[in-house]
Amino acid sequence: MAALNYFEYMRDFVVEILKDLVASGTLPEDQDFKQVLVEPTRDITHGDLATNAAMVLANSSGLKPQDLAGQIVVELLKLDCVFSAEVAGPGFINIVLVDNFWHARLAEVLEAGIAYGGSTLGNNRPVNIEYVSANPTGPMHVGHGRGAVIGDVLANLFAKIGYDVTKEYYINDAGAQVNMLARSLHFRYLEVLGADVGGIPEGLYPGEYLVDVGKKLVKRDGDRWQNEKECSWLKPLRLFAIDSMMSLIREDLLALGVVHDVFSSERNLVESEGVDEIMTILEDKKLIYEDALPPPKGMQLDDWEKRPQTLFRATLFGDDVDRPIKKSDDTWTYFATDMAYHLDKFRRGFRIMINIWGADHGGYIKRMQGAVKAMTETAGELDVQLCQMVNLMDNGEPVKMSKRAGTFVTLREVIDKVGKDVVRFIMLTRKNDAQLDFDLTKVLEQSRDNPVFYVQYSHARCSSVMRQAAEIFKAEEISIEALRNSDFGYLIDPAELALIKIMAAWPQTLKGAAEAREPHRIAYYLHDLSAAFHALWSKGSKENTSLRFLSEDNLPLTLARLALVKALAMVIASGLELMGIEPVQEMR
RNA sequence: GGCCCCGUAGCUCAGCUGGAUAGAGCAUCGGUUUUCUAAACCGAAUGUCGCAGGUUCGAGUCCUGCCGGGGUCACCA
Repeated sequence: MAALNYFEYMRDFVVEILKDLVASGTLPEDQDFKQVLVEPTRDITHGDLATNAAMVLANSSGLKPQDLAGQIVVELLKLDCVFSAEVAGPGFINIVLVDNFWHARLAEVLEAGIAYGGSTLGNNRPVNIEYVSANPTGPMHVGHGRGAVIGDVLANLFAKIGYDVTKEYYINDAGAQVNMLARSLHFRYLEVLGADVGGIPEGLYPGEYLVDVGKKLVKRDGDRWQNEKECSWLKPLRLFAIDSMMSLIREDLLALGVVHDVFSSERNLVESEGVDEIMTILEDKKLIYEDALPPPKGMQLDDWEKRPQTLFRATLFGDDVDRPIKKSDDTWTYFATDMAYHLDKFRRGFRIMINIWGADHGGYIKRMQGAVKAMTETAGELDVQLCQMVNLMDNGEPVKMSKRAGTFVTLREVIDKVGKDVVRFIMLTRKNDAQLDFDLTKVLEQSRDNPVFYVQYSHARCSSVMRQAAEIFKAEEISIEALRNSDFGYLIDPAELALIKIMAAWPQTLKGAAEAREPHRIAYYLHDLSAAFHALWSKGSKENTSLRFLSEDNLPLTLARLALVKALAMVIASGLELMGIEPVQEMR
């Protein structure tokens, strides 16, 4: 059973009331209630919920917003779940719900456990989320890690609200760069065999990581490529290098807890003539022509040459210029193969496609969306989420990185240093289109300003209470089943209810985060939830010892509070699971 | 020069698709521990939401134009 989204629940009541007002002639016919919202109040002193219904509809009814609001309030007060409702400000209606209502939400949490907040909103519709897709030419850097986490958590989000999610990685294993990789490997290979190659030439990949690959190649093939011409070794070395890089990347992703469902190969597409087919389709639609592009306006390009190219009419779909799909050597551009790739996704049944790209690819969004529109007759929707740079810091100082100087810090090194869970959490502490500072020292600090610690600490405190409870009660007395049947009527302190209210907002938090494609909201939600719990904890520990979770002289009360603590642990665990993070039982 | 992103407290950032008196953390000042983890909590102080217009009952949020920072701009992927 899906948990109650109480905003929608209350909105239904409000709309019912409005319909009655239409029926009674207070409101004119043909009302559009789309703009009527039931939202959380920004200020808790205003109540639990607020609706703008009166303000939205006052104009058409000829009533003053406050007067219309007054009539709605009368009806709202008849509802069992409404404790109070009053007109405020320009015509808002502030609503406070009865404690009972919140207690019922607590029961829902305990019933659903870690699955709480999940739903079937997605109706099992297929969603394809493509992320990471790092070029197989070397190890991943920290920026790739950010895209990996954002994509992964977004995938979890969509799965949680009932979509059929496919997590996909596109391997750029065609084109010039993988030939460069093969040549770079050949140098390393010769080195391993004892030749003095005098360093890796400019333009090739100088990274040390290819030395190991060279060794493995010697182990497999001996010296058979040593004196061969490039045309004979290029293809086998390219394959060997790509395979090696991809297994390296997959190992690193696994270390980050990221596992893709599908790996698609660009080379496969090209070789299976999927790209040629695109040409046919687009030519039929008269979207392909030959011409030379004008140079970009206002830019100094001394070496600009007029060059006739095969172009796609991207401007018809909102792009700024038409885009080339063939290079002068007659091979496909990246754009052309990417079009074929997205048509392939569409044909596999995906109407919703989400790509996570680095911000440096921002200029490709319009043309790719245009291409998808053109190929799918607008039936396919491509959404691209850009993620900004990660600035690696150490104790407040930027970490200087240079590939050439060998001071390049890889994603794997960061994971090994601070742990996968910390990396995953920190990557979600900013919205994805803002730059992110990742401080290797600060993320391990145990203090309030480290959100990873702060959230984990609240979960650990829950565990601590349950451990203490096990000293007082028999196991079956504090089973989840038993806690569910405890008397929630004991939970009446504002701090306790505040905690339940935040828990009850989990379902709509999930929905909102998925729809806005903003996984960072999960991290912020967990932080807020933890803050409410730490506050309650401290309130009980000194201000008012009667608020302590465990009081041996009132066991029914204690059971109700244990139910609250247990439920909280479940919601935190639910959120952390979504983020791919293991909740801790104690801090050390 | 074109396009995209960003500009919110001294610093780092939220702001839930247009709601009420714009919020957290850090830093500053003051307080809380015989008792479930003080690795925490409570309180005080902090604003021209880059600037100027516009849209409307209502704008940090939407539209236009500027200013500042970053990214990107044909035969790389």
